[in-house]
Amino acid sequence: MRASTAHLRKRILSYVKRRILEGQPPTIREVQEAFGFAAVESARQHLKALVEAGELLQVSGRSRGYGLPKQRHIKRRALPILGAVQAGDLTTALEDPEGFLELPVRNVHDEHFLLRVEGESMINAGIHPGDLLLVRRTSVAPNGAIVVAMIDDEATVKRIKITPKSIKLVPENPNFPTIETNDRNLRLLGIVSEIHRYLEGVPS
Amino acid sequence: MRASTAHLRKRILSYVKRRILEGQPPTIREVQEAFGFAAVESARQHLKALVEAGELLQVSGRSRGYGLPKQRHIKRRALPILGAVQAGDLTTALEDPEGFLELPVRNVHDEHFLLRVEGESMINAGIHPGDLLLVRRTSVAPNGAIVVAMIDDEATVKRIKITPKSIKLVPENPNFPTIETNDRNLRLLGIVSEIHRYLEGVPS
DNA sequence: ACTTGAAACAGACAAATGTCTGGTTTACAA
DNA sequence: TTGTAAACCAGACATTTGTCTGTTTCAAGT
Repeated sequence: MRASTAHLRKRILSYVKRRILEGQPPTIREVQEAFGFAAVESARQHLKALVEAGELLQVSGRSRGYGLPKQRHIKRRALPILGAVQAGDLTTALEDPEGFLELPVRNVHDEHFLLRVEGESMINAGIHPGDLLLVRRTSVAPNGAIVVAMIDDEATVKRIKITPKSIKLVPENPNFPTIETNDRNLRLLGIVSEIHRYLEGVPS
Repeated sequence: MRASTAHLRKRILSYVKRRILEGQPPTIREVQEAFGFAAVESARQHLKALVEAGELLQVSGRSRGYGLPKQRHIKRRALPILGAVQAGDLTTALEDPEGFLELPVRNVHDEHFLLRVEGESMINAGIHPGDLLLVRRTSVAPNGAIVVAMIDDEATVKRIKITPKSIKLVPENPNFPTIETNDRNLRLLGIVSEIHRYLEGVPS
C-alpha cells in the first residue's frame, strides 16, 4: 500500500461508518463521488480492502450492502416492545410489536425482546405496571428466577419455583394466586434480565 | 382505508423501522417478499402511504431510500456510576465514580449521571437497593417528582412535595421519616429520569 | 533507467431497484 | 343489488447499482 493511501482509506472508513450510523449505507458510486474518484472501481477497491481488513462487513451483490463488523460483547440492538402477548405464540407477537427501543445488550448471542408490564402481580419485586422488561429468550430457567411464561394463552411475569414434584409460578403480591403446573403445559418465553422504568417521557 | 389494512400497514411500518435500525433500510421488493405481495406495486403503495402519513421519510428514486422521521436526539453516553455521595459536593463525587455505563440518553442537552441506590426508603415506589438511577442534573423539579438531594451531607432519593410553606422530601416507605425544609438548605442534585435493575449480572 | 506492484482510470454489462400504466379484485356502503 | 374507492395485481421500462475486464498512472525500490 502506498504511504498516502492509509490516510485516505481511513477517511473512507469514517465516511462509510457515519453513513451507516445515519441509517443509510452508501453506494459505491456515492463513495466515489464523495472522494472525487473518476472511476467507480477506485472506490470499490478501497471498500473491498476495508472489508478484507475486517473494518467493514459486506453482503455481496446487494445495494448499499455494507455494515459495521460485530462489536464486543455489548452491542446495541433494536428490540421490539411487546404489549400484551395473548392467545398466540411469541413469534406472531414479535412480528407486530408496539414499538422499538435501542438498548445495549450484554448477551449478544441470545435473543431478547422487551415486554411492557401489565398488572401488579410482581409489585413486591419492584416490577410496576408500565415497566419495560428486557427478556432473554430461553426455555430453561434457574430456580427463583423471574420469568415470562404463557399461562392461559397470555404472557405473565412470575417468579419460578422448581420442586421435585412440580413447577410453581409465584407472584410477588399476596392478592394474586400462585400457579402450580407440571412441565408439559408450561411454556417458558424467557428470563427477565433487566427492568427499566422511564419516569420522564416514555420512549416510543 | 379498508379496516384490515390498518393492522397490516402497522406491521409493515414495524418491519421497515426494524430494518432501518438494523442498519439497512429495505428495498420495495424486500418489503413485497416479506409480506407476500404478488406485485411490487402493492408494497410500494403501502410505503407511499406511510411516507404521506409522516411515519417514514423517503428520498425519491434512491435505493433503500427510507428513513425514520426526525425524533429527539438520542445518543449513547458513557455515564459515571456514583455510589454513596457523602460529605462533599457532587463535582468531587463525579470525578471519582464507581464505574461507567454506556446508555442511550434521550435528552442530550442535559447532564446526567447514574446513582446506585442504597437503602429501602423508596421501596414502595419500586426503587430497590442496587438499582441504578439515571439522574438528570437540574436545580428545579416539578412537584411530585422523584429527586436526588443532599441531606445531611449525603445524597438521598426522595419524592418532592412543594407547598407554599415549605418543601417536603417524602420517602416511599413508612419506616423512614419525611424531611421538611425550606428553600435555602435544600441542595437538589437532579431528577430521577430512569430506573434500571439488572437481574442477570451487574454491568461493571 | 528499469522493474514492479498498487492505485487509479475507462468502459461495459448484468442484476437490482424505483417507477409507471393499466387492469382486476374486494370490502363497504347507498 | 350496484357503485365506488381502496387495495391488489401484472407487466413493462428507465435508472441505479454491483461487478467485471483491461489499461494507464505513479511511487518506491533495485
